[in-house]
Amino acid sequence: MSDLKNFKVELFKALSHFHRICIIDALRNGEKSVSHICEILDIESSYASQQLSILKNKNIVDGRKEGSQVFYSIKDETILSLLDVAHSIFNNHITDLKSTIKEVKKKSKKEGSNHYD
Amino acid sequence: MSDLKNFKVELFKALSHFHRICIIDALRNGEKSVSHICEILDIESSYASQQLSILKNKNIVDGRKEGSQVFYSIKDETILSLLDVAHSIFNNHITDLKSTIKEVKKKSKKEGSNHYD
DNA sequence: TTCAAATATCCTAATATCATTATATCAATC
DNA sequence: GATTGATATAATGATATTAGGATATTTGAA
Repeated sequence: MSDLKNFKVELFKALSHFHRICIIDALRNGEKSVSHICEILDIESSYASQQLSILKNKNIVDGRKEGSQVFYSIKDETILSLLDVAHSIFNNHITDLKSTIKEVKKKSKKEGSNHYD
Repeated sequence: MSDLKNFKVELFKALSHFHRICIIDALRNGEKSVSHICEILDIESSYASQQLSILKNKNIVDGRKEGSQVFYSIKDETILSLLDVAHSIFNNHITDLKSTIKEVKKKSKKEGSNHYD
């Protein structure tokens, strides 16, 4: 189905933004007010609002109004495992890079030994 | 670390594109040539090449040259679980929607009964 | 060596996204 | 009801992405 693919596109689009990832991470251990999020991320409230509304439209976060404040929280915790899987992909890359470097070093050592033969 | 977050941004950016998701799905059960991918997705080869090079730069796919053809494959299968998690988030939304509809129907039935009281 | 097929790169106009500033709404307090 | 603090929306210029066409490169075959 193409609906599912378009959903994925929109979901990944929502996640492909530095501050939006920061916001989601900030909400990992419970809800936070907009001003608190601003404080943590060192961003303007209008900008935070903007990003939060994008996350809300994509059903990633939820807003609870309490007086003049709005407390945001993760709506579906499964989102967090998306970030966690991305983290493990990052780790895979790192180990790949490390073994590549090892290979290169091995090769250059071999070639180095008979460089002046 | 901010490097990790930037990596995630780039990774999700690579995935937030309809045809790139299609390509990854097409490679689920093994490598495929560019022309084969074009055939499956009904896209131009220059366009496919473009998207494949984006996926390659992000280390999502790998190209193996054989004669005049290039066979692409998934480099780190963990990418697939990213798509699978997205799928389950999609399913969660659907069930959420369904129960919301049920709620609304229940409410309108109740209110409907004393609409002319 | 010429030709055709497969793939890649370059270029471009349309569109989308980003982050900032200004303005608006809303709720609590004086 | 005027003021202030918290949040949201609108408007904007700068920048990035998209998808298509034109062109280039590479390879195998004639």
